[in-house]
Parts: sequence; structure tokens; C-alpha cells
Amino acid sequence: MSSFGGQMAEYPTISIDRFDRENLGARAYFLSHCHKDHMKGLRAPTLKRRLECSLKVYLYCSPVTKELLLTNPKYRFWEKRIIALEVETPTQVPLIDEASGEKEEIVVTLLPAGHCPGSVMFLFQGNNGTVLYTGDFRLAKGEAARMELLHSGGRVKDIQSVYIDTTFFDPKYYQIPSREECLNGILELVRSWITRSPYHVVWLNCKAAYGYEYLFTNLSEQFGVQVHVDKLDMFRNMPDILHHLTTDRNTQIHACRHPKAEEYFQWSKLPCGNTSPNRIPLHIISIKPSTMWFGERTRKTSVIIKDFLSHICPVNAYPNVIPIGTTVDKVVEILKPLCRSSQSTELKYKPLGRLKRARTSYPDSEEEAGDLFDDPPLVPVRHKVPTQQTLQPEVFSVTVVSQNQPGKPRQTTGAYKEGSAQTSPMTNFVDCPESNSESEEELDSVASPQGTVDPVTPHLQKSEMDAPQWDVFFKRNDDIADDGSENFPSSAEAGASQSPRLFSDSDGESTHISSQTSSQSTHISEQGSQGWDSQSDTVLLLSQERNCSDFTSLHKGGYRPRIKENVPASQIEQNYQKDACSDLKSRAHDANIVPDVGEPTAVSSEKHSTKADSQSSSDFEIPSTPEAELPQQEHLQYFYEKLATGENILVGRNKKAHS
DNA sequence: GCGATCAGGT
DNA sequence: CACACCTGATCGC
Repeated sequence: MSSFGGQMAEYPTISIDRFDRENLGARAYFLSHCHKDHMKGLRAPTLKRRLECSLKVYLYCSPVTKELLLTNPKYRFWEKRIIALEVETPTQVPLIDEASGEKEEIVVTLLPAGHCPGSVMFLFQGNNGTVLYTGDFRLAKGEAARMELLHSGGRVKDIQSVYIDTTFFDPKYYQIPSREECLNGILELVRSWITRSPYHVVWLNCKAAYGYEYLFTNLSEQFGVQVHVDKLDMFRNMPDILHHLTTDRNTQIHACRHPKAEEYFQWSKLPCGNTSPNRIPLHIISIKPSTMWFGERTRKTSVIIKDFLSHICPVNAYPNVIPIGTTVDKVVEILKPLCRSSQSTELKYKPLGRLKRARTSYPDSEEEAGDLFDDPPLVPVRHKVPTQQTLQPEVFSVTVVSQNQPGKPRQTTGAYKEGSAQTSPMTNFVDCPESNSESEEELDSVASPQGTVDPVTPHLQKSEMDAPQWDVFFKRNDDIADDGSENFPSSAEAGASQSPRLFSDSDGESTHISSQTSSQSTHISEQGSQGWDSQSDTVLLLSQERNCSDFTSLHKGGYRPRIKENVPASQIEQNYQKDACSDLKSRAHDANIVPDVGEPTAVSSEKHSTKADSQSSSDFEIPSTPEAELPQQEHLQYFYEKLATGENILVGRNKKAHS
């Protein structure tokens, strides 16, 4: 959990993502996104009471976050006190001390964070300097450089401090696949499975409340199958998401939840209860998105550099996550080289001409930049919040958003035009209506910022950046199985489909396959960029059938699944098979992936042995042959096929071990 | 009964 | 570990 207490040194009278303790007296609140760990105290009686007394205190967030928050009855008491701020629209917010009447103004700009729907970063500009609070974010390398509002006059704004999400600020995360890569891998895997029969279904085992929407929408679009979810009312005003969801359990793709979902899975039962329509049992595979997975098996030798932080180049950087075993000071020491003091004293100059802009060409003179601002990046949407944007190149004439508040319906200025919801040609973010009902307005999806982002971008050479080094994730530990006898077939061989089977398969029932893929997606379509989350970057696949085989494959640019399977005892028919299985399992150490969800039913003794071995983990570190080439898409397909059919992929045992 | 905290789990 | 939760037990009001 974030160590951020909610307050920033420069502007201690406002609180962000924390609403308890010392934050109870804040003059204004800000919520970066709708994830529980950023909402501590937000519905506590103490704060609720304060709201009743302090009528000038408001909560500011993005339109989408407001919508998501108010959909939950527990937070509905905030309804009259939330002010949705349009993304990428500098807005002036008054900070009033109700006791003394003292008033201060601060300009805040919401920048898309790419973490989950509605997630934003907050850029504050006021008397104590410019500071940036990132919240949880996931931006692709170079994306910060494309944010116009982080720049001014052709260069990065002078940022005093950055309050940054350091979750992945660790060398072990030096390489995180792109969303696009993950998405592509998932799409193919899902395709290979659901096309087998109407009874082959996929369960997307999602943890967080939000952040997987892009996965749902892309899967739905790709296969014409809506995703089953428990609730979708929070998206009622977000058609681009809503249209891809359903509460009808009769679909092949599920993202429903249940406390005992994992248990259900063992029994070929979906969280929603579906088991066997027409008495024909379902064949389920589960895909578990996880970014952390990548940090668990990579070598910690690479140095990561932060594209984001180094670009922002602030005077100070405050980490919000302090890894165990270290201290704030130590992390700060690591961050320092990226801050101004250690850079060549002078400000880093980054020509805007290098910025990748959604719009035509980017001006590189300040003057032209001014034109840019004259044409607001984002046109305030509809009737709701009247906003006035008169941005001049460096001069902020801000917009005071006072929204339909009880007492004062505010509006602000005239610059706002009703119906000006058009997406300006340059907008590159999603414009979601925050209103409900009356809006028949649809979300404008615009090209989302490409790629997702790694909060921290690995510092690699460009060539390396272009192609994820998958081997880092799948290479087996050197200390494990070094005889090479168990190497998996090289991708080329695997693709040859001659992998012997370790086990006979019983068609589908309970193989426990799990594989991981990673990636993020650069996005495709026109889904709202803000809806793309970071967690779906990595994926863990579990099938309820099978258990011991595992393989990895990679394909350049693509994703590499890691599969592990639990083999029902009944399926273990030969000793050598079992051994092989145990063997493999013994290598997996990290488990966090559910391994052994053993078989529900009869557990034979053999099964037991297998189970024991896999108890701690079901992930296999797949060895990779040094000379082996990254698997190509076709090879991957081959693996998927095997996975889907329940066949096993031989791991080299002296035969086609490597190529 | 609710909230906060902690433990444990995925 | 932390991602972002959830459940259950305990304690206090």
C-alpha cells in the first residue's frame, strides 16, 4: 500500500488519495482513481460529518472517477460535493479556510494516468511551485513527453516535486511487456480455446475492481462475445465499455467473481455458477492478469531508468512505496540522479518537436505552442460543467469549475459552449460523460495514448526496448536443472508439433494450466485510453485440467505464455510422466500462481506426489535454450493449441531438447 | 451493528 | 514483497 499520507509539502492544505487522520481538515480533496487503497477514509463517518459542516470542501476527480464512485451507494453522500474536472483542462480551485476565511488559489490539471478508467495524475500550480502527484500510473515510454500540459514553451515545466508511484521502481521490473503484446497473446489464447466448442469458456480472474476494461472490450470486439460480469451499472454512461459487457451468464467469456471462485474452478464451475448447460461439462481456462508476476522472476541485475521521471526532471521526488528492507532515504537516493540537482544544473531541454502528437505537426516555437493552447486540447464536454478555458501559453487563466452544487450552480465562464462536446482533432484521450441520465452522449473515444506504460521504463537501448526480452522472464534459473536434459524444445521444434506427449489427455476436464503472458497493449482501437489498465498486462492462465506441463514460448513482439498444469491423478498413467511432472514442478518456486489446485475429487497417490511437489508453486521457470530463437507467432499458436486441447508439450528430455 | 485493525487468502 | 482486493476474527464504541 502506498506510504503517501495524502499531503504534499508544498500544498499541505489539500489531501490526495487519503481521507483520514490529518487529512480530515483539508481544504480540498482529490481522488486520482477509484481503487480502494486510494480511498482510505473516504466514507468514514468522521469525514462525512465534516462535510456537513464545511460546505466549501469539495472532492475533485475526473468525470469517470466521479461516475464510478457515485455508483457505489456507500459513497453517494458525496454526490453534491464532488466536482468533476475535465482531463487536460487546467482549472483553478479555491482553497478556503472556513475558520479564518483565508483563501488561496491553486490550478490543477488532470493528466490521464492509464491505470484504470478515470485514473489521472494531478499537476498542481500555485504559489509554492508546481508539483505533480502521479497516483498509480502506467504510461508508455515517451508518453510523458507527449503530454502538452506538462510542457510549456517547448520544454518541460519547472516542477518542484513529484509524488510518484514507485511500485515498480525496482530493477526486477526492468522489463514489463506492453499492453499490446499482452493483449495479442491473450486474444490468441482465447481464440484457440473458445473456438473449440461452445463449452470451452474462459474465466478472466481479475483482482481489482477496475482496470481490466480494455481487455474486456477487446475480447468482445474480437470475438463478438460479450463478457459476463456481475455488475455493469457503473458503466451505464460509458457505452464503449458497457456494450461489451453483459450480465447474461450464457457467454464464453467470463469476468464474474465469487469468493470461492478458485474452488469452483477446480470443479469446472464458473464464479457465476455455470457448470454444465445441457449436462455437458464446461471446459474452463482461467486467465489471471498480473503485472507483478514479471518482477518475480527476473534477474535483478538490470538497471532501470525512468523515462518518466528523468523527463519530468523535478527538484524533488517522493516515492510512495518503500520496499521492505529499505528506507525512504534509500529510495530517494536512487531517485535523486533523476532529479534536477544531479543533472547538469541546467534544465533539460526537450524540443517539443520530438513530441509525438496526435494532431498535426507540433510547433516548436513558443509562439506556436501558444496556438496550441489557444485551441484547448480538450473541449469541455457538454452542458455539465461549464468551464472556461483561456489558456495562454504560459499564463494560466484558469477555469473555476463550480459545478452544480446545491447552493451554487456554478458555471463559470463563458468560454464554455454548450454542446461543444466535439472532440477536438487533437484530443487523444477519452472523453467520458460524467453525467448519467440525461446524457445520451456517448463517450468519445479517441485514440488513446499508445501503449501503456510502465511507470518506470527500463533503461535500455532502443533496440532492446523495441523487443521485450522475454527470455528474462522465462529463463530457468541457472542453478536449476542445468544439465540441459530438460530443456524445452526450442521454439522451432515446438512448432514442429512433434512434441511427444507426456500424458494422455482426457480431454478437458481438469487440466490445470496456467501460463502467463504479459504485456500491455498499445491499444488498439478506439477504446478509451483511460480504460486501459495496467494490470492486465500480465496474464496467468489456468486451465483446470492438467497439471504438469509447462512450457514457454515466446514470439517476438508477442507474449510468452508460461503454462503449468495440474494433472489429475487419473491422467497420470505412466511413471515417467509423473516424474517429469514432478521434476518440472520442483523447479517452480514462485508460485503465486495457483498451482495446484488439485483435483477436487479423487486424488490418487500419484496425484499426491505431484501435488506435493507443486504445493508451493505452480509456475515453472522455463528454461530457455541459449541459442534458441524467440518463438514465432505460429509456434505460439501451437502451444496454445496444446494448451487448449490438454495435450502436453514435451520438454526436451533428451529428445528434441533444443535445437 | 459498525468501524478499524490484523490475520489470512487469492 | 506489493497489485487490489476479500473474508473472518477481534476489539472498541
